[in-house]
Amino acid sequence: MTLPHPTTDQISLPIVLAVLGDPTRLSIVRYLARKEGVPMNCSKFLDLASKTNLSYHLAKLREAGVTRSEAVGTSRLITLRRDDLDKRFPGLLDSVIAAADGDKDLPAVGTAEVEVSA
Amino acid sequence: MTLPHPTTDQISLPIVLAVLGDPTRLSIVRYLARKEGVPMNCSKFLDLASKTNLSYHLAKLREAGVTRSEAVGTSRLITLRRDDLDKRFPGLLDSVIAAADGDKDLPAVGTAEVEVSA
DNA sequence: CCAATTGTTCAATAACTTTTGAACTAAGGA
DNA sequence: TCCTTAGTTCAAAAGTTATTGAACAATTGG
Repeated sequence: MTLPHPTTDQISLPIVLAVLGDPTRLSIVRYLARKEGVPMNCSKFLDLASKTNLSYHLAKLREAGVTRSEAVGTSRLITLRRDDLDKRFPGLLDSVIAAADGDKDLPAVGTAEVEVSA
Repeated sequence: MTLPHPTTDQISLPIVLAVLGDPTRLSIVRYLARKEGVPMNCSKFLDLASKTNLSYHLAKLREAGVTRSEAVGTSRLITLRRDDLDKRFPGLLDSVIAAADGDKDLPAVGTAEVEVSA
């Protein structure tokens, strides 16, 4: 955790909702939820937006307290702050993700289930 | 139902989240939820914003499918579209309202529990 | 009919958000 | 050391949303 993150009780409902109310960011969150536990780096999301623009959206998610970004070498490992969100807003994340999974208008990311390990 | 409303399946998740991501509108929704079943007219919310601005926010809520506005005489009766929202996004509204109720930074409306009946 | 009440519309402005490209930093490998 | 990879920062431009006041429409009560 190198970059500034809000503490759990600093996470604000309207800000979280506004941040999730953007299709690009909602897609990122949905993908992080599907791959929970596996930290993602930004390049996973390059099909959603340009590198610069992703940097912007990922900063918004981090500043809202939705994700955690850890600097590791030249990468950022991004994870969902599920525990914190569940503590602060019980049930919210689950219902948002469930709703997002059923929304075919959201841009998909990582739908090709190819995992080249080692 | 006089004014244009989206049908249940036209309700979009990012739009609902974005619309709820505004403190004024979130307060309106929270209040409607507390008084569920009792249709409200716009004047109930005049402590949140100016008449003109309320008209704008209430239109946003209606267009997103969050509320229903029915013209009755010179008033608009506003209700939460709970059934439709629950059908479309199960659990979402409940968790948002529960979270909003626990948020002391949201502008309060109708906290004085005075009910002068008849 | 007249006036009051309720809310809308319109145009302007202010305030934010998103997107972009170019320039940059920092780490890691050859 | 030099090059590549991964991502940031900055300033500008584009787009969107929120707020305002003045003018309007429709209903209702006197």
